[in-house]
Amino acid sequence: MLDAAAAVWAHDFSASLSAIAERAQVSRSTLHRYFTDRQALVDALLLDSLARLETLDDGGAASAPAMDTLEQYLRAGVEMGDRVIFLFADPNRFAGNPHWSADDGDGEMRALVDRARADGAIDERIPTSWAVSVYYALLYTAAEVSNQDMPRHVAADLAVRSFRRSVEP
Amino acid sequence: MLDAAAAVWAHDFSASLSAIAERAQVSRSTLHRYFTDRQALVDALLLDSLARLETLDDGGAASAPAMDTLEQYLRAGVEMGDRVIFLFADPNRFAGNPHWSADDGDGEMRALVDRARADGAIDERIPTSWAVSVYYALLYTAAEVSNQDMPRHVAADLAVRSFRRSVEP
DNA sequence: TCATTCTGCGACACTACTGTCCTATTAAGC
DNA sequence: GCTTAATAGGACAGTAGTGTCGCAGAATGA
Repeated sequence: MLDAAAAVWAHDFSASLSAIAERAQVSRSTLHRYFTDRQALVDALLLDSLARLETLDDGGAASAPAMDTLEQYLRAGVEMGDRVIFLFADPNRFAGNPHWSADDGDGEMRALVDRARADGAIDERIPTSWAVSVYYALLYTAAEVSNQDMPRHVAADLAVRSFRRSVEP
Repeated sequence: MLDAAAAVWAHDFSASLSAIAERAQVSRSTLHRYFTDRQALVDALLLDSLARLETLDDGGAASAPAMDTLEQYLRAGVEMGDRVIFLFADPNRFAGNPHWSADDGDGEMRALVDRARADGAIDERIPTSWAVSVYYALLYTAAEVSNQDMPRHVAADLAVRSFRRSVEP
């Protein structure tokens, strides 16, 4: 059901629960048993998606160059496809949601960018906020185009290349 | 009213007409007189926003290097702020809308990218579709961050730099 | 001033989605 | 086979948004 919700909501967040139930091939009753209301489903999908991001994140050795960690994280994110689109399509989508502390992945991401800057992989003149924004924008874009235009790994390669080039000195 | 609609819908496309009327400081009745239904307002805003993009586009000399035209177009787009966010927040938002021929700005954009590639400003290995996607992603991102993090022209500078670097050989 | 137009306000029916409930049917486990 | 749990299907009221209408007050302009 979470997969169905991600697939449907990645395309249109205002889609009804009926649409999700249909996609998941269950009745609306069943959907409602597992998730009392719409908010519960949103939260569950949000938590699950964030948890997956975390998992992927843990794969990276803390000792590796920060830019390599960013790259690995980016590639893994692209693999998540619809989940990433759901998460990052609209920056205001989860405003006010307790599970979506703006600090969530964001603080970590900023720290990573700052480390990469210290390593000389990011130009001094580029604000951290811009680097982070571009990072998410490319992640989202790669996930988006890999739904139609090209295979996932190609999109991931392009996103990685574009990100490194975008921010390097 | 169009400005109000752009401002509100840039933040949340599912926002009600009441919200837009309130933002525009008119009654819902008045809004309804000018735009019979929701679709009419969407179409009007879509057409108006596309027209503004066209106008900005015309400023570029056809003889200039394609990449310079792209840059100028990008800068002008960032100035449009909410209109751009409204247009490009969700790639599927206007699917099926007669005024949103995927070919609209897209065919033109692809042609521009191909010219830039011929000029040597874009790497041969980068697919046109990726360059176009990145272009719109950076345009959207710059419009987005210039609503909060930094002044418009700074965001535009960063977007231009990031785009050129992203795709150059 | 008067006539015309525009606007705001409220009422209304209609629609779509939501959340809840109940019942018959199916599947699973023993 | 029997018991238990899970599911599908439908009915239901409640809610929010939509589109339409009529009317009263304000603004505009001759």
